[in-house]
Amino acid sequence: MQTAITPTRADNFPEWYQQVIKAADLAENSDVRGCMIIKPWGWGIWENVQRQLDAMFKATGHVNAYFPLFIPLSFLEKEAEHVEGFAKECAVVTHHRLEAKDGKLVPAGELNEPLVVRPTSETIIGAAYARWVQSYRDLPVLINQWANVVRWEMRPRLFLRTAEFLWQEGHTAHETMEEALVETEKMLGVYEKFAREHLALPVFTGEKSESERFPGAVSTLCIEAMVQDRKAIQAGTSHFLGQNFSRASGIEFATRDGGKEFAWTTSWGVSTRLIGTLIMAHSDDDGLVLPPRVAPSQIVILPVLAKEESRAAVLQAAGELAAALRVQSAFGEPIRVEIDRRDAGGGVKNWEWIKKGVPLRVEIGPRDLEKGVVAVSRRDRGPKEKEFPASGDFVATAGALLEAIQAGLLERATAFRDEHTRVIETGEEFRAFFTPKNAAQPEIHGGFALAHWDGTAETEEMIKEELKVTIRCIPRDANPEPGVCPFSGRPSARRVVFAKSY
RNA sequence: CGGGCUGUGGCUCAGCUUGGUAGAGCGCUGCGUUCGGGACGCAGAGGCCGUGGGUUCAAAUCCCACCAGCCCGACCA
Repeated sequence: MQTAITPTRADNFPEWYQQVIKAADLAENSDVRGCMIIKPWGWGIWENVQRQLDAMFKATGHVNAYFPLFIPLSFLEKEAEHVEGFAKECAVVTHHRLEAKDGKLVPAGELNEPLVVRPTSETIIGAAYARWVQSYRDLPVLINQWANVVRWEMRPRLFLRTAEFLWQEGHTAHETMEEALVETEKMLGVYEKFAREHLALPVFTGEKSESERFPGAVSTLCIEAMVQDRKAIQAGTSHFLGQNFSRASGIEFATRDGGKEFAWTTSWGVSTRLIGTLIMAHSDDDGLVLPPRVAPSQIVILPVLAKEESRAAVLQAAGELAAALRVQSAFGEPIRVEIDRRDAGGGVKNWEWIKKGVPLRVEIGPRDLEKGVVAVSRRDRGPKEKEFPASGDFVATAGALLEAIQAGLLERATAFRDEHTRVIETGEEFRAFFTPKNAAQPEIHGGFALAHWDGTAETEEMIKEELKVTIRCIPRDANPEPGVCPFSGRPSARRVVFAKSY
């Protein structure tokens, strides 16, 4: 059977991913290595992610602000582990002027202190908080910013790992450790909920091991999703920073009893990587599949313009249908509808929208007009499947239909994840699970392994060396099951989630 | 930053081994036939063959240097 995307997922997963992005017109590589151009359809997804997440941040008491792109080099030096973590991938601005020389522009006007393009903003925000926070009465500070950051990556991949990417970073400062811990958990909860309810992604939540922790954090919580090649992808992180950064930046306040204490801070973020995760989790061999909640357009109307004599009537009916749908709602928002009036072949247009992943396609032609019906195709079904509800019925149920598609995607992704999540007891089982059965096409294999771990960095490192498998997260069950580490034979407090990862 | 490969119309690539007038498919433009399913015919536009140097009567083709990109490693949201 011919598929819209070649190669298929099974044939070559990484190449399939690139082709889906291209076919859906989401983004492309730019003239600057590692930096992508996000095209309107891809940007539309990000806008929805932003708007919906932002509402959740506001609902949990946060406000937005904006901090500079440039960070003085000296700021980055303040937190030792932080420096070590990010120094290798920083873009540095050293000049502030260009001069023409032999027909070329050369940098001139060297800066006294080089500026680092933010890889993250803990240090510069910390410096501001140090000024803003004088008393316990000034706490908590609950600020988020939507921004771009730069991490000079050697091997970029669209959305998953780009030198410049877009994200939000929340930075909070609290009076007590407990309060900061609650905040860290709360935002992890927001991410988990957003992933599940908006992106239809079931995620594991837990804590990172020391080796995977954010540089400078006391602990890092994360959400980990599984995509269709069964690899794990870190989709969001929430860090408890203790007093590390407040000490480095001097965020000190007068306590209730007249003493002095450093504030307890957190930071948390999700990035455009969510879009890459979304693509790899839901899409199929005919292209992108979008959860309705974040689809830029949820319904596309495709007027059948084949015959000149019916053209005007069909276009008018399409316009009326769109207007009727736009006053309906799905997920508590007005339904997003667009009409594709282009005078191209019906098949071509239809396939374009399949590849773009629009949840519902509605064809309306002269025969439908006579019968008062519309031809509805769902992206989560086969490309040729159509239903013919009465136009009015479709309008009335469209919101519910979108919600059902959203629920179906979550169900499908959850079933997939569960199918490829295994409780593993022995080292042999573990190795078998993570060894490709087909060495020629090793992309798709394995999954999540729930196995015991002795808690040492040595064991973790050994597994990473041998199998390229890492601990994705340490779940925080209320009643962890103790056991024996299959790699070292030492006791283990709990099972952890192992997987190959992006 | 190591190891391998590749730079030729907008895109994907052939041509290079054996030097001799720049090619194909897709896309694009126009006209026509189609069109409730990823259509077809005809006509057309579009290229200092990555950059610089060398060899030669003659270089996309051979040689040298440089630049850029891709893949595989190390690193990472």
